[in-house]
Amino acid sequence: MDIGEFSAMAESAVAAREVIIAFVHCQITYSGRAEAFLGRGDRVLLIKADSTVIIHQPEGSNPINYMRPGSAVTFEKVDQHVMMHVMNSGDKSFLDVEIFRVYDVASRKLEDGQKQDLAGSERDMSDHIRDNPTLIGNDFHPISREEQTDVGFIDVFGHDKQGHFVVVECKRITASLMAVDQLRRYVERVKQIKGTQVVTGVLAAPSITPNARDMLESYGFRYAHVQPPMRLERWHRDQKKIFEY
Amino acid sequence: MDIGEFSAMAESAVAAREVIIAFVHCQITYSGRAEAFLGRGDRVLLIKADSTVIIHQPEGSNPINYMRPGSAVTFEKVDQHVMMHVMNSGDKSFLDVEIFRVYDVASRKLEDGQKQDLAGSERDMSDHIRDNPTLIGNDFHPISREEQTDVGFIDVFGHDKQGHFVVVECKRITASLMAVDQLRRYVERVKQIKGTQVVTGVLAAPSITPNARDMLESYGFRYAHVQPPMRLERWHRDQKKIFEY
DNA sequence: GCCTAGGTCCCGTCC
DNA sequence: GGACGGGGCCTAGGC
Repeated sequence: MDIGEFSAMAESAVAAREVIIAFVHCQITYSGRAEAFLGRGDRVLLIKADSTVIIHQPEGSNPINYMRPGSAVTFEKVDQHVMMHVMNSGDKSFLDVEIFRVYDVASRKLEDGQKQDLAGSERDMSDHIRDNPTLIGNDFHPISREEQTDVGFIDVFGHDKQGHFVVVECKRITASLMAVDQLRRYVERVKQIKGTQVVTGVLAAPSITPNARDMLESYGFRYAHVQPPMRLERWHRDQKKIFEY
Repeated sequence: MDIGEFSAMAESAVAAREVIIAFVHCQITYSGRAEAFLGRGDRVLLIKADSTVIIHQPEGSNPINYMRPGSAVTFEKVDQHVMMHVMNSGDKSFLDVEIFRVYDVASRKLEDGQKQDLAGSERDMSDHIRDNPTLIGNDFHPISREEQTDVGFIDVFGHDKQGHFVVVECKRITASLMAVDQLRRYVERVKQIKGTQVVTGVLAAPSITPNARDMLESYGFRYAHVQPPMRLERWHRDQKKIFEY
């Protein structure tokens, strides 16, 4: 596609809050929360309705460059190529994309009001524990969930038969040193607030790293093996056989 | 575009390791590390050369759905629409994208061997401190950087005039409670390893949250105001005036 | 392979 | 608006 034609088309598409996708040959400079330069290559350019700009290389999950929503996108024709300037006054950053060739491009007004329905988060796990307290222990009695303190929020807070407080930190995946740090921070704060030295710390997760387990036990805390509530039956039912061939 | 045509084209593009971009009207189901459903709407579909699949809604920085590199991508024609199946045997996840309409599509072999050159990371900051130790204190003497321990790695490790050990944790942005947790973990480990109770903890960052500062001081640690090494002069020189209008 | 932590993290939520 | 922590986090680096 002619580079001047692209410039005009992109400019009006941005103004109309259309989404733009393109294959381009370009070179990129970023300055803001860091500084970056990427030499010439073929990439995917995506400009969204809210002026989010995303650039992908041909491989990998993450964009190689991006600008956050609400940026100012302008195009400048220079010789035989187009310079796309993206500026964000909020975080004082800018992205310059020097576009040498446009292989393919499309722009369109996209309509999508849907929100994703997602299950299996850590919040679901703390719900699950509140509703099934024996997962933590036979005498665990939940009092609150997502309890706010000035040092962060406690996933599940409760007490045992003797009335001693219990702090539960949940991780939906393998618990690490950082999870133990969090648990320790909450337990210490509860001790201060409640004026007691007897507070139980429980780390609930499907697994835990060896170092985290050592550290956990050195603080006198306990690990509870808990699976996050997910419905993987469908995978096992529908897909397992496929991979067995 | 005709939906059957799309199916055939996409299938051969995937086989040829081409990159595909498209505007589609679709509905999405995901099952794997979580479970998710997204009703019908217009989205951007991106399939990369390594079979990474990324789907964007018209707004926001992050993809609403994705599958990691190395997935198996297949297309199935069902009535008047196409079902795209993406399966990843590594993490036992799958993504089903039911495509009802294809507004625009392009596929192409993209060539890009470039790697990004990036400055301003936390690693650059610890380099900067090692080379300018007075940023931490007048009598700070660095010994090592990115020192590995069994409880994580210490950004900058050194000693003072009296030979007491100093542990420095760097953050390129506002330091939070988690940064204090890390610092405390490293200081405690150094005390154990070196068999001393006199270890100084320093949190180096451009700013720190009030709660983090309280917690830091309660452990007897110190905050050092350090800017991450970035070259923002260009921003201030080139862009500042524009926003002043 | 696991473990650890950074990220131009982004994002929601609650104060 | 700041603070805090989750994320289907992803990715890099060390062991």
